[in-house]
Amino acid sequence: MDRQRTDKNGETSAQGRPTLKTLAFMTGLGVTTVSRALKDAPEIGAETRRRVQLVAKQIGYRPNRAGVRLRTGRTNVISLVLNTDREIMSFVSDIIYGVSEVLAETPYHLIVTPYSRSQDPMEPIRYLVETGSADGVIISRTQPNDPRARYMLEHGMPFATHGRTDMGLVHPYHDFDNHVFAMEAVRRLASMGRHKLALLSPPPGLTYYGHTLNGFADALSEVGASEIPFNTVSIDHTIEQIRTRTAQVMRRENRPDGFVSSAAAATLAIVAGIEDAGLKLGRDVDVVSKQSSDLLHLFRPELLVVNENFRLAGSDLARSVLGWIGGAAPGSLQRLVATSEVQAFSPPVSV
Amino acid sequence: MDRQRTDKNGETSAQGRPTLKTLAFMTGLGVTTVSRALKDAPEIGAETRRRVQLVAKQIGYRPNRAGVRLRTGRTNVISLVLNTDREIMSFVSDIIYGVSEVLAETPYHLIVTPYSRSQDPMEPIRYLVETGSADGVIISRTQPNDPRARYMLEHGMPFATHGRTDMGLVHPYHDFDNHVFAMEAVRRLASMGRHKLALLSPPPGLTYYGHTLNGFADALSEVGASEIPFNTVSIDHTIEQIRTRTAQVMRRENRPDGFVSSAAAATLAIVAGIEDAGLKLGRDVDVVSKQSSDLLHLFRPELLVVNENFRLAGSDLARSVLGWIGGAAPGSLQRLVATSEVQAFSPPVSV
DNA sequence: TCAATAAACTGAAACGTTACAGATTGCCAT
DNA sequence: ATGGCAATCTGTAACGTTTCAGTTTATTGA
Repeated sequence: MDRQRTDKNGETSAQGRPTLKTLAFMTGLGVTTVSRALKDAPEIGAETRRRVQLVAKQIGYRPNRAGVRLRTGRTNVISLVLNTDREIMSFVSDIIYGVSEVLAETPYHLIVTPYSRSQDPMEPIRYLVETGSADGVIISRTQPNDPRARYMLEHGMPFATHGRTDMGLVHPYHDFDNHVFAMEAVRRLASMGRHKLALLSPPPGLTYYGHTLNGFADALSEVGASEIPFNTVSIDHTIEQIRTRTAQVMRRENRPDGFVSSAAAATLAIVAGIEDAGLKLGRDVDVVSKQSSDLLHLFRPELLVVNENFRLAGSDLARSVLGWIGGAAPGSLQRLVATSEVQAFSPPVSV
Repeated sequence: MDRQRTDKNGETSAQGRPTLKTLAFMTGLGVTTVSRALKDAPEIGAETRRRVQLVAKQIGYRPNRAGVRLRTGRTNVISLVLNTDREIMSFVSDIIYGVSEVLAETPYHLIVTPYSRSQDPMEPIRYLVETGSADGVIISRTQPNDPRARYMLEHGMPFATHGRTDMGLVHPYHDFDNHVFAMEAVRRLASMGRHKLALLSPPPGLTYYGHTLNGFADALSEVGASEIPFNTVSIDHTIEQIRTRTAQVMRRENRPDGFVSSAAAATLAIVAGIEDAGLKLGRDVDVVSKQSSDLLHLFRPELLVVNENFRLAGSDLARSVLGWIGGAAPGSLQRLVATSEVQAFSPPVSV
């Protein structure tokens, strides 16, 4: 009846970190039983389960990730794929914070997989899928016909996109409603008597470029305003490029009296360009801009802003990927967030 | 003489991804030989080595990370530990980009380990060390007497700090010379006739708080200027807090005529506060600020700036950790980067 | 009483890798 | 010839986990 217990790890448990073997030795059970007791497997006695879990908690048992991963193929890793030279900064940290926030309460780790201008955007995706380095992936800079999404769908890799695709395939996404943003922006400008409007758009190629353009065009015709072409630059251009281009346009006789800008950093450049041309914000021209943190009103109180919350995007994307991994229907993990109202600066109460 | 070759994986190699067994089957060698041939082990024939490596390249063999990790304990992971609610945004993305840049050419992955206001900063460190989830760690918000550095040193976990410690322990770091920054800033202001200076400092507790304060004080006495106390706020305070505090101070009769600011976002708040008080930048007061991207001159051309390169910090920190892991002496992996000159706005050539 | 069944537990194998401790061969000096 | 010795190669075990296929014990039904 007495069992031989000479498990190497059981005896030497003091030095290394505890494993299932350690727990098995301490409880007098087999490692199989311990393993099953820790997850709430059906065929384990209620008392045994409690006992094992108690001991595990006491000695601070943590499953070895490599062991689990090797055996099951599950990595407990979510990868955030980032373009290292194009992504605008404030985006990234907020998204990471949002993702982290969600993953913190799970066994998942977040790994950042970069790719640079020089590389094919597919490369990191292929790497992740081929090596099975992650259980789920989050991508941004989503395109209407996105080869990355198609590839992951084909290969059964759960993922979520920041921004929608448009290829008839269903997958989780989080998107800001840029159609509504552009419409609201134009309406606001029109209500202020601005009727010759220019749009600083997202980079062509990304899905929300189209959304923004359509919203802009729809609202233009709704309010009877006209567009001043400004499509030789996008928010992916440098500050200097946007600035000089803005100054050029503002020196024409048929210059815009209103701008819609899809990014805060770009808005700084637009304003600088306006002022380079000797014009004044709020008098000669108004600007509506998206921003992700509340800084533009400090820059120029005349600016009109719409807030986009990237931290929310991050946590939403993380939850979606986890949901898909957990078996939820990808179609149920899609979210289009409404834009907030266009906000004008309201001075602090006690000035 | 003929060998039995019924390796399961050898035969079924078509479906899964290739392993050492697959390679062994294809080359007719043993898995040990293949393993050693892939790293450049000494006792493998030159031709065999070449043959194995050729086949491996051809079929796209990639070592299974879980296998390596389980066997060797090496994770091939570097962890960047981040405070999720305090870190100022642009920092984070730049550092991540810098780190990624370096790790991209190595087998290392970058994992982001967050901790939030509510948590003990030691918690993520303990987690990483106890679970052996990373081969190296990068931390920021470094303190003169930093328990995290001490703990990792005690437990043999290679790491690098963004900012120095001051407890007589030697470890890799990357730091910006904030002493020199503060001195140069004060000198510049003095040279413009500003002699009543206020400092918006880093948060007390962090090492570079001391560096900045000392540099500020040293230069004050050097140029014979005096300090207007401004230490009820730091760059960790909110924009609104800094703004209102600045406005208060600027309404006093003995108000500062110059500011030194340790962060760009905070500088926006200072300028707003100055203007709230009805004063004008460049006329009534000048401000020297650090910035990590070239935006402040757009905000107000009168601002004086010093650039700090966080991308460089990131790549430097990554290289240091890898160096330590690779056996280099930690003392040889320390870098204090000189501040660039204080820069005034120079208008674009063709305006 | 005995088989059948359920409940609770268990050992062994496998995931892919590396390290240990041999094997096998050819070649040289004796 | 033969012992010795490099130079190459090899099988086995182990890392920690989960799964498969049992095994043991107690309980039930007749």
